[in-house]
Amino acid sequence: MKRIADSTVRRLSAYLRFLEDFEGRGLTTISSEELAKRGGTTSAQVRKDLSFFGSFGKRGLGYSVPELAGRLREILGLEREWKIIIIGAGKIGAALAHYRGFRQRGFSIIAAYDNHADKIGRKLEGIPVRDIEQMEHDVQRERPDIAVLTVPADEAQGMVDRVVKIGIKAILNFAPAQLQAPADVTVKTVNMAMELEGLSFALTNRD
Amino acid sequence: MKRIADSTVRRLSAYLRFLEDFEGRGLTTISSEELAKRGGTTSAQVRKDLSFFGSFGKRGLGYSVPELAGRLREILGLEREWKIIIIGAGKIGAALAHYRGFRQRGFSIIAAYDNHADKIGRKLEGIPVRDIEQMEHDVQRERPDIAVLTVPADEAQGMVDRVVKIGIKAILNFAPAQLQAPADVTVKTVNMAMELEGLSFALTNRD
DNA sequence: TTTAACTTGTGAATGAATTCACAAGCTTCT
DNA sequence: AGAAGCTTGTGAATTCATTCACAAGTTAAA
Repeated sequence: MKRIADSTVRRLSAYLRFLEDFEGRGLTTISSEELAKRGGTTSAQVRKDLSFFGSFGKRGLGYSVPELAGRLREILGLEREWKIIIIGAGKIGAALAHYRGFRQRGFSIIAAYDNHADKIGRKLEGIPVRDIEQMEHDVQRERPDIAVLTVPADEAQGMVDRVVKIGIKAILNFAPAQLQAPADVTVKTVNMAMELEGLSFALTNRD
Repeated sequence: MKRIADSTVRRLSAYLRFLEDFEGRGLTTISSEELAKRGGTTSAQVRKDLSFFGSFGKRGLGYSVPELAGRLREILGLEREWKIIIIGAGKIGAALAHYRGFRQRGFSIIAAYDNHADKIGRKLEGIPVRDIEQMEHDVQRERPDIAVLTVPADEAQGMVDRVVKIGIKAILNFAPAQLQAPADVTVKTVNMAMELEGLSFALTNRD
């Protein structure tokens, strides 16, 4: 398959959200133009994005809302459940555990891991917090798909190495660090300091 | 000034982090090649990024670490303090209030706002939680620069409208919603569901 | 002083993403 | 059945971002 740009995938994800909204309101068809308006893009962009995966619309009419939503879920791999482990049961880990959007979309948090004795054995929003040393063992049985890293920056690379070793192929990283991983492992980093600095830049360099 | 791509600003931000690390270790010069290796990019990219703002290096030698760090801070607008208000004192708001990286970089959280009586009047990591209805009044006096939105998706647009009205020009949004704002207001959205769906896509569409 | 070894800064070339523009298909109305 | 009105899907054109490649500047050593 042709390589799909990251920006395209993000838009598909946004389109799906709008479609679900439309679906909830009982609408049955939608045009690329309407979808574009909601997503802050252009109708040509919407059609081009979808064209990488097939032709889902009807000329003159638009797209069937439930059908297109289904196709997008299929494309994005949301028809199955993905198992997540959270590594680092600090404040961010807790906020994520609490975030209800995950389960809604088929992401199921099965456990959190930490290395602080005072956290191990407790629960985080109903999710068990376990000893990080136990992780390699648990993985045999539970086979998580995605690791979410909420550890300090200086521990992040070490944790990446550990989760890569046990076969995890997708990592969502919240540590402000540039991480190295093999090509077959996808790493996405969310860096709040970087976002804020982007705002600082925008505020500073206005015309 | 020529329009600078978002991707460029993000890299500048990353370079600065590495430079501060180098600075801490007492190194005085660095080449574009070394900077590139740390940032997962190429030396040509580093030089091109910097060239938008001037020529800061010495041929044959590289860049002075403290000088380049200073220049980047200047470019990114980090030489001054930016005042932040957090809107929504829930779990994400709490995690952000707790995050120490902000203050280190000159971002100072002055207050959080919420509409739940049981939160108003308390403190979040030392930051006062105030009634959202008080926001318009407080802003007169405190002049915050950046609003961080951690409210539910269906309240996000309304809050954007409110903070835009009181003159805030930069918004960091954590709600999974596409927001509309005037052109002179910069909005950055951090959407965890979208990131996870990107991972789901990657796991699903591997060769 | 000359040479060798580096490294920057930047036009030119390439590659990637977005936008344009229109033929082709579907629906509805007359 | 024909015409009018929409909207898709997609090559071509354009715009934007990255990479190449090299002249020019600097340092260090002989």
